Amino acid sequence: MTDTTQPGDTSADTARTPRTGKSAPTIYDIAELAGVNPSTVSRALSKPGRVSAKTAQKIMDAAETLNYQVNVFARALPTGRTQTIGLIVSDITNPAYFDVIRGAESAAAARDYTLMLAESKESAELELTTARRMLATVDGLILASPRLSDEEIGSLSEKKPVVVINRNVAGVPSLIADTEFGVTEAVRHLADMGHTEISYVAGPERSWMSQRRWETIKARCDWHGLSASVVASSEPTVDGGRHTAAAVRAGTATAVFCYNDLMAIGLMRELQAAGVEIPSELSILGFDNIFGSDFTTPPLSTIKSPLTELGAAALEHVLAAVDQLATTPPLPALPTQLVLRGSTGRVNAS
Amino acid sequence: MTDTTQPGDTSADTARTPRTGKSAPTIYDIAELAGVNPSTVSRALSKPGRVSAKTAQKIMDAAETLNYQVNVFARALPTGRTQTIGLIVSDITNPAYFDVIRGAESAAAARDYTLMLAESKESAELELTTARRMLATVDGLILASPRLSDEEIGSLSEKKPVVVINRNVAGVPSLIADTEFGVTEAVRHLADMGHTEISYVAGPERSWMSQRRWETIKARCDWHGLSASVVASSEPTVDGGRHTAAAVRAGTATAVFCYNDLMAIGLMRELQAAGVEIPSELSILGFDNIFGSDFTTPPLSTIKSPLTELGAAALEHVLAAVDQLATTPPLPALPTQLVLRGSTGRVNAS
DNA sequence: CCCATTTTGTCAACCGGTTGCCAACCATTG
DNA sequence: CAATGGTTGGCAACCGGTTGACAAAATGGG
Repeated sequence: MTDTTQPGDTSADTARTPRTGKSAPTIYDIAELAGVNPSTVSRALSKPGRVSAKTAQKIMDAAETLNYQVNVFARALPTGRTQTIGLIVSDITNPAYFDVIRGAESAAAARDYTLMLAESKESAELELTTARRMLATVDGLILASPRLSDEEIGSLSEKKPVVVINRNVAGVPSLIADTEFGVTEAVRHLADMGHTEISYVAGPERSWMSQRRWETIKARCDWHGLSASVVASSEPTVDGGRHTAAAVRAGTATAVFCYNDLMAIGLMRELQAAGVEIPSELSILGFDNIFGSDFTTPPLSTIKSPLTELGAAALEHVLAAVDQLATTPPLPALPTQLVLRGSTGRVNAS
Repeated sequence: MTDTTQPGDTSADTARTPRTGKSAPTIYDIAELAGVNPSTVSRALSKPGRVSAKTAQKIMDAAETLNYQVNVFARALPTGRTQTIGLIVSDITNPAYFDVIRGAESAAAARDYTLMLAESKESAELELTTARRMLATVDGLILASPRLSDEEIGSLSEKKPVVVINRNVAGVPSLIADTEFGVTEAVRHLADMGHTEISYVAGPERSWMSQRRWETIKARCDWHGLSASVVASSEPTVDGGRHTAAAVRAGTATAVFCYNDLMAIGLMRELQAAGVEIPSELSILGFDNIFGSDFTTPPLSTIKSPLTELGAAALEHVLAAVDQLATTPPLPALPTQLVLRGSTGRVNAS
């Protein structure tokens, strides 16, 4: 029922057609039908203006009637171009990447490119392998929050255009959400609410962005005269956030920034399970404003990143590099923004 | 402060070589180094046993020193094989697909295949275009909860192996989580809790699974002597769930199944915002047990699907078909399971 | 030691496009 | 009417693998 091939069929030898009986039409079929040379067909299809309007029309019609579709492999062989851009994220299940993916995907679709998605599962080695493998088949690569070293990223970018999101790598185009803006608002808000001791639950050691967020928080706290400390974590997930609960309770901070919303949610739930009242006993802030960050009780206050724009801008940038345009599109300003919900509040008198 | 790339960097112009100076090594280079014919290299690399052990070794060594990597396009051109499997989901941002993707991805990686991911954004047309485009470059295709018609799916599966997840299509291998199991438990639970009127907030019209879930619910309700009704919806998302709140309140049911967790969450939050107490006034159940379904207050009761297993099994199936194995792996039993949390409870006396 | 048989390697023809180079062609213009 | 210059189309050589057919080499038996 599932299988329709007859193993002992006599036709097995004769009908040794590797593909389906009728193979896909080629430019040679079109050429024959239109009465021109295959190379003319090739030009008509890929070099606008190189053939006369009426020959082009004849060819288009022929292609239409034959229902022609280019063979991407045949095209890629001499040119090396595949009309595909790769995107590597560190964790597909992290909702923060949703919008990055969506943004890049729509930008790609608009330019008739295909996006190829892969994840590194937070592993530098896997990320490198994946990136290398992808580089062989894509025209350009976008790395979102990579865990690789600067040198590794640099060496990747020597082969094909590479753009990095949420990290600054010298010599490689980098797109970064402006942490400053949202953090400034957030720290001011906390100061207004009477908080004097703040802490930051850090992300992965190798995360450039985690470092950056901490530096910005520290700088703003200093400015307001608040004390700021760091709490280390295992992994940037809900569980990772849970595991930091003990360390956070051990500290004296009354407000906590978490590297991302996932960790903030995990931390909040673990603390609540232990009887801690949020926000009256402790204020919690995340980063990113992911899907689900408003599902919690109280809903999470967070610093929102312009993720869709980042994804789209990254794609535009890679394409510009692929097309060797001298004029790379300007890097848009991508400010973060404070989203105040229920997990932050006035510091408790007690 | 937003932008850290140096626009006028000197390295930008100089390194503008289209490909790299030294192009990638080919089997011809290996052949030369090993002192054999290119075709021997080709066979050594892809046809184990066709060349003598010691020639093979020489070739392997040469390949190693040259750091050789096959050119997938050159290989794909004559063979049509790409070592890639496509997976199309209806919505990347639906956490229900996380585990499907993960499952398929690991299964693919284990067999040295690459997974190519795409989404149809709940659109049948887009799904068809995407599927057609993908079919040209992958060895097989997995469709997760497709919106296409049976005929369209059938015609796709004529060209390359196709496996469908969460839908039953005649003539095409289909993998379905066994709704029966979880629904049976859930309805019994509701009956025990004193509910007598149940309703089902349906998913997309074209969703086979939505239909199936409703039929199962209806059957179990009949069996227990409960009344069951359907509420239509716009889209299977959080917002879609919100929009059904009015219709749900207008009805007399005391317990509501939603097509998926996303809708259940949306419905619950909208009702809560309107002052309805969950679960004392209304019990709500979702399907899938997605990421975040336990973030809500109360946490969502839901019927969990074995999504990782579905993804992995689907991939194994496609590969078996690709390799033309007579023995397709057996379809594993994939039962759903009731996950009781806080959104269901005893029916209110009032 | 020679011939039959199996193993191993080589040749050459593909797969389906792209592209540099050149010749034929066209419409102008002197 | 011929010379001119710009288009347009054709030829053929790639891109880097795979594979059927065949020859050479190795093996074994008599």
